[in-house]
Amino acid sequence: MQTLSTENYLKAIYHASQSASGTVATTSIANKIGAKPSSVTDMFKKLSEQKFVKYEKYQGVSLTNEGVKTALRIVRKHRLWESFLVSHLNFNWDEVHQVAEQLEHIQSEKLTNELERFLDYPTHDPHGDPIPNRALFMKSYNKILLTELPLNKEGVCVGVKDNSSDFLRYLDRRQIGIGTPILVLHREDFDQSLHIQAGNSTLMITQKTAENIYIKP
Amino acid sequence: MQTLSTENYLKAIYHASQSASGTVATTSIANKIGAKPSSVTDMFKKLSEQKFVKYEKYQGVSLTNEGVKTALRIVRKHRLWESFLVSHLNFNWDEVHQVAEQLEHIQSEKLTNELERFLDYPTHDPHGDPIPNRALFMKSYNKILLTELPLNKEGVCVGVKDNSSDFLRYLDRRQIGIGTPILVLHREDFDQSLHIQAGNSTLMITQKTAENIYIKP
DNA sequence: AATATTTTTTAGACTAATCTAAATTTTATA
DNA sequence: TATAAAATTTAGATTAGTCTAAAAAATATT
Repeated sequence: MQTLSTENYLKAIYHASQSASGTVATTSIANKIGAKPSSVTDMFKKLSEQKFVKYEKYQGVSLTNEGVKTALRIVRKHRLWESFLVSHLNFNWDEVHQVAEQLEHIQSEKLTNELERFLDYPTHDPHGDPIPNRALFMKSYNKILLTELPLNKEGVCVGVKDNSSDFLRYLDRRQIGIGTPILVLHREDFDQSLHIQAGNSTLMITQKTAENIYIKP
Repeated sequence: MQTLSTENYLKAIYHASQSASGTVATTSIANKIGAKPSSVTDMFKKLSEQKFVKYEKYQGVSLTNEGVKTALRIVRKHRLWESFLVSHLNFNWDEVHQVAEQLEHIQSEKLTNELERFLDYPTHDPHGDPIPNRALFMKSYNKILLTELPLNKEGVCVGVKDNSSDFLRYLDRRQIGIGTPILVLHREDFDQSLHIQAGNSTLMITQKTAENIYIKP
């Protein structure tokens, strides 16, 4: 049985090891969790004793199989709850994260599985992230960043990299969401800004924005 | 802002002060919470500093207005979640308590209010207990114990006093639930057991059972 | 390669919530 | 009403998770 704190660490380590290469550094977790590196070291030792991570002094941690499974169980709950909040409780995609951070710790297999059934086995959450199924398996379609979409090639927005409210509300204002068809009309060499067609409107977006939008070509 | 522990204490004090007379004793809370009386004393002091209870050494506690409000907010969430679990997630009325004990601590006014709307503003939970509305107001219809129902007078089961799984499953087996019409056919003087008509079937129940069933005459 | 910088760990302390054991107060009983 | 029993509180200890400050190791720079 895990505590709230260990669950948060395992989730943070899981996400960090997705983007980076296997092992995860103390400071990177400290930043994510909002704790001091010394606290993180303490927790690494604890998680290591519990066989959730492999830890070597000064070498960072990597999740064991058990650690990955535990993290995925939390990710599964988080994304199912986010889906529920948006589909049935009138939450917007930029409002769900904070509440899902709490709901993901509720312990009840029946609850999770029934919620999944009630939502009709969704495969992706409101931000386009894949939802692990009961066997903790998920497949994310191969997606690219909008920066990589060739000129005049049709694509569809399937997710975002940055999940912050600020970014999501910015996309709302530009009428870009999951499922929006996107076409790159022009790429400005000077600053890498893009002229795109998003749905019915044409607009200009910065490189930074394009780097945070996932596209299925 | 309260911690999980203080919320549990406030809820326990609220429930205890409903049945008893205003002030609540240390031991009674210790039993409910599953803690030692010394721990309860510590918490009483803390809650008193935070103005949630009035506490006098050796004299027990009573909730302040703020304490009642906080407790009712938790009761509201608990009962809304129980309703959701039964109406949409295939939980039985004897399975909901443990999960609702966790869900009741989720902090999000929007979540609570949207859940209430989604459920279409239920007034009672699956055990017949009244759900406080947004203004924390609830009205429980005047109900009596089955032991007090006169012979041959129609009544309807509107709730239970004992919420334990054992009792609720026992009622399931006897096909007694919220809404079941009940008629007392005979009261045995010897042991106060009852012959009743419940729905379409007649059956015998003990005094102890009858003492835990609420009836609207 | 030697030194400076950054990262990580250790050591020791703090807080919230709990416990046990002993002391005190209240309540019940003879 | 004096004494016994029960309830409550105090004192001191424990655990999980955190912190700061200092020490140690790894990495980067000259």
